[in-house]
Amino acid sequence: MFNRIILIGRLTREPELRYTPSGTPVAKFTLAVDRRAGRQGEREADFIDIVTWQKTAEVCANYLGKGRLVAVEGRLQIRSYEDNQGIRRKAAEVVAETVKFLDRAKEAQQQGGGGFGSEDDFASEISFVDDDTPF
Amino acid sequence: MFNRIILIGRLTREPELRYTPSGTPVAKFTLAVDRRAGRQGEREADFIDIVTWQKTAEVCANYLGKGRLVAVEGRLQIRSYEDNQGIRRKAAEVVAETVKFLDRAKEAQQQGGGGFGSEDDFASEISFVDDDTPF
Amino acid sequence: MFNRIILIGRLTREPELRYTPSGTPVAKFTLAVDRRAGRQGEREADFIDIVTWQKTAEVCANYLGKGRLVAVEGRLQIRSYEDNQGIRRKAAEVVAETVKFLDRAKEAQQQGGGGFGSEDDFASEISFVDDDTPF
Amino acid sequence: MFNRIILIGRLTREPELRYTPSGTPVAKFTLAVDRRAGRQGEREADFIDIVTWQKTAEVCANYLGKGRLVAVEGRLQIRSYEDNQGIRRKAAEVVAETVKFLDRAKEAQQQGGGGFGSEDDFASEISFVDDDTPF
DNA sequence: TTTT
DNA sequence: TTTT
Repeated sequence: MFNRIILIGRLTREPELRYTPSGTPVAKFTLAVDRRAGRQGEREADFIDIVTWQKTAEVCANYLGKGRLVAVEGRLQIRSYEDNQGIRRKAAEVVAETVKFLDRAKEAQQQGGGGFGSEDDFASEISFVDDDTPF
Repeated sequence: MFNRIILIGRLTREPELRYTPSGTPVAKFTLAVDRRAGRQGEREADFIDIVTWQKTAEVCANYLGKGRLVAVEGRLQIRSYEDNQGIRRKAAEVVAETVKFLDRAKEAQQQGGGGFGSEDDFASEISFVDDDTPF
Repeated sequence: MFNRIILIGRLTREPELRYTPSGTPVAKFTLAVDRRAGRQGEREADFIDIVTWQKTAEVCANYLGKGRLVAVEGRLQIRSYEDNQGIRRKAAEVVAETVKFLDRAKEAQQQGGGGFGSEDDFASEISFVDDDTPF
Repeated sequence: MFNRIILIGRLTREPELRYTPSGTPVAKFTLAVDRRAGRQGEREADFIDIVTWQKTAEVCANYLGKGRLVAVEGRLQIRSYEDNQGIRRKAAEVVAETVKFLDRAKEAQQQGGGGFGSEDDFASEISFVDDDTPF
């Protein structure tokens, strides 16, 4: 009836972009969300799977990479499925409605180097990726 | 770094109360959280596992039952473990910090009948179960 | 950049419905949100103004009344204005995107008596008021 | 009964630190929270007052300054009071339970220059300021 | 100004 | 009154 989750964390790797048979873009990535740990090094994290659709999926795939800091707002979805060994499994994933970029892409984090001349410009706006931005 | 989830849903069954070896109470239950479905009957839900500790665990175990409507606030925790067939699994559960009762216990929902003369009084207060209430 | 508020509380009075010059419906009401108070009677509350637009506005105006329990999700908006004495004031209000009914209308709370034969049916569904419901 | 707000925004100025007569630290600051605006420059913001207590107050006062990006979690509180002209006013403020630093202090933003050799170390941890950190 |  |  009500299902709202808000996360801040860092991507563990580049988003993976696919398309449904009907052409809808879907992006998946994992967020490392540090637990508020004590200070003596036992820094733990929850690794939370994120799914996002449509334009937001494309923006994430184009502009996010490993290590980037984002805020995600969405809902927690539990899916039940059978893996390819026929084992019944449950998948938990956050369906993101908004993904907000909280840091700039550093050189080292860019996905392969050239070609993203406008990335910094976008990232510096720190606006919601599902705004009516020109992607 | 930041991990906050808020759910409103109904318990699918009575909470299960256990104690850790050191005596800490832990309660587990599952929440059916309806997705905002269309109207032609395809009412779906996410079934989300909730864990709660200490006094909140005891209050939930004592006063909640199948069908009760609650609001839960907490954080999403992902645990990796091996089941008793030796299969690697991931468990997603919400560690509840607050559980708020949103309806009264109906007669039919009371957990076995006698003994809870004060339940309705409590439930009608609709206060946070981890308030300094007299349990 | 990110602004999300979630409230559960009771309406202090019936919503007030107006229309902008261009015909857009706007409803306003106030929510009494109890603070998690101690138990010796000093029950305090925050009285928080809610604004909602479009179809949600009309549904709230038609189906909510004084005392009803709702969950509201939206964003906090701060407006600066001059009152009719020319005094500069700041208004804080929550722009609600979703309003969820958490209890049923009791007879005494119905807004004027007859005519709402379907209210209980709706309220009992506890669905989001901005679903594609037939209002 | 339930009152939770989550904000991400930038400080409009340095926090102001005071102490109650009994010695409790209180810090106040204002957050500029951009609305998700269109792109043609009409970038608007809500200016939201934040209050925080105890150790969090001291950490904010010591380590935050104008322009810093933070995430705040707390509850919305509405207070009614009379100003020094005897005019009845309402104040809306967010009582922050956690304040999370989302960027590093830049040289230009440090509050007066020397003395905070450890600031970057702290800020880079991006941990909750009310963790059991040694302040 | 206020709800249960 | 305001931040980037």
